[in-house]
Amino acid sequence: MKPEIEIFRDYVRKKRLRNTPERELIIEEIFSSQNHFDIDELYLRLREKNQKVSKASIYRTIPLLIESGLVQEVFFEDGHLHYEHIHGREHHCHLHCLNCRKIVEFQDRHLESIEKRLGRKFNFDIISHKLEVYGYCEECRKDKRGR
Amino acid sequence: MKPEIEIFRDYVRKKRLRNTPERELIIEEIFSSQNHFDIDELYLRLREKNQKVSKASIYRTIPLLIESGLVQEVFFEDGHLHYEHIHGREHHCHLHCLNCRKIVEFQDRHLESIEKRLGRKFNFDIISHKLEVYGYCEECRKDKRGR
DNA sequence: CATATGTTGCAATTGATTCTCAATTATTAT
DNA sequence: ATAATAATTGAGAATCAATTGCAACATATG
Repeated sequence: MKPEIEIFRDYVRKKRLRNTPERELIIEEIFSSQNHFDIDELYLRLREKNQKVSKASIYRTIPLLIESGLVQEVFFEDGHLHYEHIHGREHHCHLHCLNCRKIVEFQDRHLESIEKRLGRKFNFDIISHKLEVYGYCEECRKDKRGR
Repeated sequence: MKPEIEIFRDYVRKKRLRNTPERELIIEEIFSSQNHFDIDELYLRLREKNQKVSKASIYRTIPLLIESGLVQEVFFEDGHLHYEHIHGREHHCHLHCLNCRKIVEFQDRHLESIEKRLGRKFNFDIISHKLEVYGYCEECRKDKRGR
């Protein structure tokens, strides 16, 4: 599979934008972890490695990564957006523990047929979906009983 | 079915909070329409009717309405949260047109079984889910072909 | 290598949401 | 009823995420 940096380089070329060291650092950092991230977190991770990229550049790069299909917005929580990289990963959804805020990823092939059915029913050309499920995880269920 | 105002009154009593004319105006306004709303919109709707409620009060009332099960957050879009009232309405999800931003509500009973399966698989006590589907509606598909 | 144009960091700005505080109002106990 | 207690209000200030203006700088192209 083509590495994400290559995909980004192709994207900027096609759009007549420019690639820069800052953008490469951002991409590298995002793909160096499997976790969701938010802007602040990403900024701090870069700072800790003494790679100085301004927050403004991060904010400006994210839309390009989304446009090029490398990253997506996942949810809005704690007053800001959270993202994840999606290059070469299966589409998945998130199961959130409402108590400890743990997030478990899952896939469910039935969502495809829901999409198909919806598309037919409402005459939509379906592009994507986001399913977020909320509940209490095993540990927190135990805690709750004690209350 | 018990009217929403009653539910809210019970809620504040139980929580040893207080009901106020402002809160009743907010609830009345929210339930006077079937549409999604955001804070600013709600504020303007109230102002137009010469019912003066400050934005601060709206911001302070929303969490109470969510806690009492009358309202829920639906999605974050255009830089702010959008809500809808849910008292006495079937649970539903949203299908968004990415072009004209039209929103169609739909229900799909298969989501229940997805929830059940997830609960079993990950040992979660599932409380709720949000499914947002994105695509292009009939009209916008036509437009797109022309581009 | 020169030009045109995109990008950077910083600081200022915008917009949503929360908070502070004095005045007001709803509940509870007298 | 009335007073005492505590929650709520509106206005504006404060906060926080996200965007933007700008001057200096960097990249791609001819």
